[in-house]
Amino acid sequence: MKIDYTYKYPRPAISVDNVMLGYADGALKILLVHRTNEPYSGKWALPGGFLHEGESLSECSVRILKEKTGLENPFMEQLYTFGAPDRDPREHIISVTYFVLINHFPVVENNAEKVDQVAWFPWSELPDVAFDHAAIIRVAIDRIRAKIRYSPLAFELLPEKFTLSQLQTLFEVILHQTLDRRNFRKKLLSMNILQELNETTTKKVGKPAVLYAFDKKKYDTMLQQQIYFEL
Amino acid sequence: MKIDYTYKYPRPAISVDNVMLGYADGALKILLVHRTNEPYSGKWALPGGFLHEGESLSECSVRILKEKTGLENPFMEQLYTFGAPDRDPREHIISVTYFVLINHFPVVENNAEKVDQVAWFPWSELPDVAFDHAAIIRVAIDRIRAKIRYSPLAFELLPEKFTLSQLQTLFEVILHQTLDRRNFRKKLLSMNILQELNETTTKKVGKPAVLYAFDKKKYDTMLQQQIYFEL
DNA sequence: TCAATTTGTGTAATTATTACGCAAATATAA
DNA sequence: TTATATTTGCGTAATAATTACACAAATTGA
Repeated sequence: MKIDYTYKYPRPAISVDNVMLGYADGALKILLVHRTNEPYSGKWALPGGFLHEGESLSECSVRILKEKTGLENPFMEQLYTFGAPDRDPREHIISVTYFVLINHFPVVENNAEKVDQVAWFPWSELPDVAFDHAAIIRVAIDRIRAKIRYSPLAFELLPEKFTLSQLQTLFEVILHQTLDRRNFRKKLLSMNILQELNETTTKKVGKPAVLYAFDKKKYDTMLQQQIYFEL
Repeated sequence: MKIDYTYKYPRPAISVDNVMLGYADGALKILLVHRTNEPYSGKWALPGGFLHEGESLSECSVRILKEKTGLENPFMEQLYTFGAPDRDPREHIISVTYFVLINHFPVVENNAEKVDQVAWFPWSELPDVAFDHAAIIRVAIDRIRAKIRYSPLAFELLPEKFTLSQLQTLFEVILHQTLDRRNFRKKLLSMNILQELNETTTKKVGKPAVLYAFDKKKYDTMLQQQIYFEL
């Protein structure tokens, strides 16, 4: 049995699309889903879907992430809402978008429910994407590039334990500029938001590096004192 | 003749709500509309309305502003999208919100089409407002307070010609802190984004002040050189 | 044990920010 | 017309933040 829903005025559909960003192999990557349905069948697109009844926007985003990638408890923020009437060839669909930062990668592979093929693409080598998703991705990158300077987003992209060099490289990749190592370390350590662990990395080559963790408690204390993160 | 619109799945309605901010008499003010229909009849609310067919979100915002206040060519930016299923007692209505900054005030009075009563309220003395509009207003104020520090929003709130004291007072009101006059002037003038006019104010009392105008051309040049406004 | 690689550290020079007080121009009241 | 109240416009010294820059120590692999 099929029920239809009837309204006095036309209503656009509402979808939620997610820009999932991960950092691996020294590059920022974006997760895309391979479309097998029209429109844009065969193209890659952001993981998204339609809003369900009784669902809030953020609930919808979380559900979609779970369905498409198995990811739970992601760090996410609402990005922007796109509503040009012609952005979807089928009909007017308004897309509320979120960006999602993740720090561990295999999420994608081990999800039983997933049907569509998904893959990570380096942000500098994105394929041709469906709909206005290229514009959405650009807005996401701009937002993250700006925001990583004044809010602790970077730690969401790294594993829990990281070296200062890894942190610096991440900033360099996102900001697209090189930073002085000594000044970077001085600044980050003086902020007093990192917890020094007494562990070091074991690597193939070079002096082992001390591992650090982001200390959210210290960070919140800092915020209360109206001192803000700023690179 | 009445046509109905039918869909396979339920669709929330989509509205656009605007937080209009103006600066007058040394205070930031917000424009509210007095509701005469249910729900929340008798309460004040943000000027908003439903999205029309074929309309983009920003077009909708512009249309509503025109209808409710007569204002044209406003400075506006998308703020956030609110979508909790219970935010409207009637049904699920998603609200895409914009903030609008205006620098000349009588807009409100001389609009023939307007039906509802509208009024400006100082942001510190807002009445009890309908729906989740108090939350929306809070988000708008937080956003403006943050953004005025690193983008030239302030000039949208002042008349075209203004004195440095007026500009300073505006910052003081929004940031809720006092600023040193000499340092403020030094900083703003050193940015080289103001055009000094050879006019002065004529006031009741005190030394006349030189008028300045925001120089958008200089500002854009600055942006291109990757130098950013920052208070 | 030598070479290659990566980490970890200090200081001096430069630039930006802060703190602070007084004279000049005007309107108003005496 | 003179005195008073008010507001503008301006400079400097002290402090804090940012920048530029090089070498020794710890490790791996040859």
